[in-house]
Amino acid sequence: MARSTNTRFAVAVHVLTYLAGDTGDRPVSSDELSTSTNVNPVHVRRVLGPLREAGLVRSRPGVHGGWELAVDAADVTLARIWRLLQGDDQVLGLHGPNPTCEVGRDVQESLTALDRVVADAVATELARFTVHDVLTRAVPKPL
Amino acid sequence: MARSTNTRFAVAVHVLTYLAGDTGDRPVSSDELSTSTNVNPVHVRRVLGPLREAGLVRSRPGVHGGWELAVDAADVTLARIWRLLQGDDQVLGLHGPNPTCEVGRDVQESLTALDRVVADAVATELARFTVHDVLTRAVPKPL
DNA sequence: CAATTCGTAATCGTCATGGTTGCGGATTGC
DNA sequence: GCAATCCGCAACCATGACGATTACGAATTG
Repeated sequence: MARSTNTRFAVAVHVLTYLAGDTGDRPVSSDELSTSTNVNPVHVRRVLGPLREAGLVRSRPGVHGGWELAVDAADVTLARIWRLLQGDDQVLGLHGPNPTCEVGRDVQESLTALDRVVADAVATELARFTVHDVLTRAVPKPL
Repeated sequence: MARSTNTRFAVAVHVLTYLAGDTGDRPVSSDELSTSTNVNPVHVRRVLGPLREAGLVRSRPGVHGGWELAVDAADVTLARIWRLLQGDDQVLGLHGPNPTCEVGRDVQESLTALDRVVADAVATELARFTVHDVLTRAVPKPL
């Protein structure tokens, strides 16, 4: 997959965990979330957009507006977040095909199939954990 | 992992498969390989560099120079190619931490640990196939 | 009505990736 | 020896993804 220069998944997990751990009654503003995640408020909103469409979070404008979880944190697997943000992006990355090369076509097909296998494996791993697991640190520790 | 805008792995698999299927005695030039893969000859050499250092391929300058496999295609797993080219790049991607936020630190740790789990899963899948498998199309077909 | 906060578009800087060129060195064959 | 071929490598450029930033409008609260 190559270096991931994309922080959306990380920001999403962070924000959802933050919301899950928030005890207050009031929603949390993009500004507060952006401070916690160290990114831009606009970026936070852009990341949360798809999650709201999927019904994971709610947002309200206005004076005491902001964001709040719309579901139980234990019901949100990281795989779901991943799919919502990364969609069906390729994991492995392909190169421009050369139609005149038979070997090329075959390799392309194989790599495409392989990408699916690998993407499934990633999703499987991410499905083992939920936002609640992250909040309670029930996630594999580094070596 | 985010969109993979990196074609090195694909190019490497393509080239190695090409070399594995090449019946001639002579090495294959970067130029021929670049035509087959539809990328630049310089890029081909850049991709093959690490593979040569790992002993997977040989290269020779001069009139009938070029590239050839240095090992049996059945001994080269795709996971090995992946590791050589992607190294220890992160799969998931992280965001800039905010040291003053405790939730942030914990999430970072969890994501780092998670990245390792996911990367291992990717490697495991890729280890199931070799260059020879790709050559003989013994790789999962698309739906 | 003023303050707050989201929604969204537009613009910009940065960085990874790969393309392109150029030159030097190694090898082959005449 | 000399020309042709081909790798090695550095330098520079074009493209595109990603976020930061700014700006403005709409919704909500008090």
